[in-house]
Amino acid sequence: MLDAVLGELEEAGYGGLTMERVAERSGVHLATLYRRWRNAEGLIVDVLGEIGTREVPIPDTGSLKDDLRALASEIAGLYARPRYRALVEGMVAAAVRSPAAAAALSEVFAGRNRLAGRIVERAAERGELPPGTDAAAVIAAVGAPFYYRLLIQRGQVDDALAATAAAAAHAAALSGAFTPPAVQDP
Amino acid sequence: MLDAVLGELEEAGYGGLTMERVAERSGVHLATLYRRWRNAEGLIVDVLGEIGTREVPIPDTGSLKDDLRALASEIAGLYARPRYRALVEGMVAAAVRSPAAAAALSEVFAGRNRLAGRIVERAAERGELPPGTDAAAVIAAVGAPFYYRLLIQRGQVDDALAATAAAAAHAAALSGAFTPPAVQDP
DNA sequence: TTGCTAATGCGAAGAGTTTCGCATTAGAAT
DNA sequence: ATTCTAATGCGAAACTCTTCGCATTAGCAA
Repeated sequence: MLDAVLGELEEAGYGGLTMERVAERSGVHLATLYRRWRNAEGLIVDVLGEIGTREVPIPDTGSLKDDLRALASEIAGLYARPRYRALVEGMVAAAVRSPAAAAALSEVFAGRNRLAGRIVERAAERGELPPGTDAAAVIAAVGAPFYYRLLIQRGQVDDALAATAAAAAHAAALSGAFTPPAVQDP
Repeated sequence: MLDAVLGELEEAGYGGLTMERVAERSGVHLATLYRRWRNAEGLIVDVLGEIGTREVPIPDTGSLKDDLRALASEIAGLYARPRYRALVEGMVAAAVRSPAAAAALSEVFAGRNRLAGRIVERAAERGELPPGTDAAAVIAAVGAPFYYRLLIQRGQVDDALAATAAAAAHAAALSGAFTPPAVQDP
């Protein structure tokens, strides 16, 4: 079933993702789809859960700059593929319609960013970064330009974007832009 | 009609935006809506065209850092309002379904970014930036974190995000992250 | 094998949506 | 004022999507 949803997303996009076509393609009866997943957003939530929890390699080159560059290249490689571009578009559109999809989406990304945050933590341990740097914020800064390009500018994701995103996040992190004011009560 | 769409978006979100409710609220007959706008995406395209071409102030404080900060605050102020948050969610979801909406969305943002690019150009004229800095890329870098927060992380946009986004874009610009390799043929 | 439960297939009914033909109205040109 | 054109209102029809009741099958335990 997951393959059917991904395939339909890739071929027809989220707009063309109808329960009927998924039923046909997957060989599962239409009524069963409705019973088990309720609607198209439910399908997306499950696909997201499946894809989103797959292991992905976290770069560890020994330098923050290269790690971020490698991470950005991974992301760029992913979204250069129509299948994953369609998936992320579908996920975001589903999130706008369904709170469940929204929760699934944010959780998947939070989990991914937490893992990738190791990159930043390692750099902090090496003393490459200002103390107190927010690891998740750095990783988010690497990712954000891709989703801006995909969803807002609606353009292609390419390696130039990856280079810019990584370099920008790196420079910003070094400058202390991701070091919160640290208003802490004792 | 535009008000009706905005109101419905705000109250029910893109998922709850039905032609029937827009017809009721606007007093325009259902059949007329279909004739003039074809579908919900068509409505969104028109709302986008209306809202997206309104004049917005471009900061000019005399310092790039402050200009970017002011720009980020404007954006944060905008998306703190449920109405505009719902609008941007609806626009993005519509863009995923309809190429026309996608084109309208990217054009509106390109236009806005071109205008805001003046901030960067002025800074370049003042010698605040490395030569060859891509103005549009700097502005995009300011905006990207907001859409990441709105659409992916699905969290609130607040002033802390604005501060981070502006500082990060500023540091990245100074570092030359937005200065393309300039592979030019003579 | 037999009996049990849960899940699925199937077709039809129900809801909701989009489109259509026709009558009416609004606005512009004469 | 009159005529013409284009746009709108209206209700019904056509269409699509979703749900329902019932029959069948799959998986499992005795």
